[in-house]
Amino acid sequence: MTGPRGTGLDAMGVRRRVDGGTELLAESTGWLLNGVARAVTAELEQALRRDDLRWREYGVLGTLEATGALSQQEIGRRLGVDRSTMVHLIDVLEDRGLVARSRDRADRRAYSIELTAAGRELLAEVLHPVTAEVHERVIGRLTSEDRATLNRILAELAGTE
Amino acid sequence: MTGPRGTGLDAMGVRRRVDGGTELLAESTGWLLNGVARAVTAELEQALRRDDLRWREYGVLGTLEATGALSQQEIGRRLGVDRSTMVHLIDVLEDRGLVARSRDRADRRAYSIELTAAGRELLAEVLHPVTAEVHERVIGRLTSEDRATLNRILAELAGTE
DNA sequence: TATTGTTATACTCTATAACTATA
DNA sequence: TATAGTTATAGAGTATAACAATA
Repeated sequence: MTGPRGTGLDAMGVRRRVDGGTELLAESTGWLLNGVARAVTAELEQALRRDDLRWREYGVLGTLEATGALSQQEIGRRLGVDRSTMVHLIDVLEDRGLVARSRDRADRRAYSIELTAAGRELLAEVLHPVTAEVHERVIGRLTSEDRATLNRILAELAGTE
Repeated sequence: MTGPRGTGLDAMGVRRRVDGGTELLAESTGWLLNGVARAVTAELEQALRRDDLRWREYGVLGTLEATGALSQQEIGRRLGVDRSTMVHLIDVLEDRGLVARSRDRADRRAYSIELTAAGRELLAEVLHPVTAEVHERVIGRLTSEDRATLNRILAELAGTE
């Protein structure tokens, strides 16, 4: 299944019939993107269940690992989650000892949310490996070149949102 | 922002530090995929709001257009939606005259859901153009080669799920 | 006995608005 | 006056389980 490489796609990223009629939603980039993302998320959610963790919670931990301490609201901003929704999310992670709340010294209204040693360890020992395993299952069938290309293109799209 | 092209990514699609530690969720394929898909879906949902239609409803119409008549359950299977959830979804589209229910002659427990002329017209005149416009906004900044490549890779992943 | 569509129901997720403490 | 976090609450979306008609 190699299909036409770079041909048959118009400027919109939607394949059109030669007769000028309608094209297939199922082949549009957005549709495919959504389907693949949903598949990956579902598998990841399934895999993380072993550690009683949700995809979203993993997102919080991974964000903190990448950026260092952040306020609840800032984490929510990056994840597309409302600050009211963040409260319970952080509660759960704090109860499990994976993150810690401390008052931001510069602005004492805000918390400074940080990874604990346990949180850092869980990421390194369990979560990243599990994610890698899921990635391997889902995108492992691509050539390594395609994997790198996919990653580059997605990063480009995500970066200029 | 060109970054390393095809380098720095291990077999898992996760960038690793030279020191061997795991790295950056934010650069993993699954994370990027999820973020980009969410952005596209949000924009699409926003655009479809003009026609008082949801992304999911567009999915039903687009699926029927691609495949012809299907049972409610079969549509749900393709969309990852439970049959109980399909009931209301089809109700809405039927009320708007975009699809029609008729009993499947071969199996009279099932409905045969079909696009109406109005449904077909809405797809061609409004929905597909609107989708194309959103695609253009979101992935329009990619080179046409990258767009085609992205589409090909996603189709490959979606096809072998 | 199994399956399609249906309904009632319960559960999850989320945001809105009002509150508090800080700024 | 504005903002971070909190709380209560209400809405959307979803699945589960039981039921009718049909297989």
